[in-house]
Amino acid sequence: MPELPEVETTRRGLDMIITGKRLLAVHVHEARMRWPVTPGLNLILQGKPLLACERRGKYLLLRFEHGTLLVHLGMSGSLRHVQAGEFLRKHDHVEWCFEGVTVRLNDPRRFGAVLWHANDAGPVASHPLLAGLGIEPFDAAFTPQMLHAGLQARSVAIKQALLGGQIVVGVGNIYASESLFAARIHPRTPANRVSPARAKRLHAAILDTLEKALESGGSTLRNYTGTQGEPGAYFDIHAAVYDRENQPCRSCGTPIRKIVQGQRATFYCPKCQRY
DNA sequence: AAATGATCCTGAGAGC
DNA sequence: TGCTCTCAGGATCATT
Repeated sequence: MPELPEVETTRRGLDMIITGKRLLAVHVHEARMRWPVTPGLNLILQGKPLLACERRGKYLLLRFEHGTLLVHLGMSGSLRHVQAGEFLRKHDHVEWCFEGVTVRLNDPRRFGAVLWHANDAGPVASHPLLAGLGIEPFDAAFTPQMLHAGLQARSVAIKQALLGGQIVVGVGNIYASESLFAARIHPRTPANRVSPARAKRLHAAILDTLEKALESGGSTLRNYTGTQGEPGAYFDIHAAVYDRENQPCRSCGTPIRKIVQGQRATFYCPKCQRY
């Protein structure tokens, strides 16, 4: 499931190969995604150069002179570049043909999205899907103090507060568990009962977890420039707790526990992580 | 207003 | 071998 590091890696790969290039055609093979893919994309975008490839949360923002294309990978989506004339694979839903480079969105579960936002509709930051997002974790304005303040305003479990994305974006289900383990905070701790000192630890843990994942994305990044092009939706994550139920904690050996919070699996070490 | 639950979808894996 | 069943998850939306 693409989390922020995967999306950022994808963004960098795309940026290298298509930014500045002219879009020759867009082919929508399957419009039924999280929302219907914006109709008439080809007419909207044909012949336009891609000005920039940005990211907000897990949304990729492809900037054109007259608007922005929002692309979300959902939980099973991936973008890969293909050789001209390569056969369509199953679940290749949208295809962008740039000068010399073709990029395809493959998304088996179709939880992803491809939506056009014209400049006429206002700044893309005020798009309904982006307006409510929390701060970017790598933004210098994301401080321990800010994290603590955001947590103070909520009574839900810390795990769910992180996952919600209203405080800070990009901490998905895997990294929420991993960050809380690194910060030694029990996932069920009410958010508003996390002390400033622990919020500081959590802040550092979030950055550290995301940065490490981003580093390991290097191998995936290379695939965007190479000829093979096999991005793989998943990083090879050396998880401390995620998906390790009953396996020994890497720190103390205690069996890792799995619980469910808000219909989502959470993994933690009952000894290392405290309320 | 915040918190909770339902929902979209397909592939993987379990169980028979 | 092959069928059926359950589960997974990001994020929005409806409901409490």
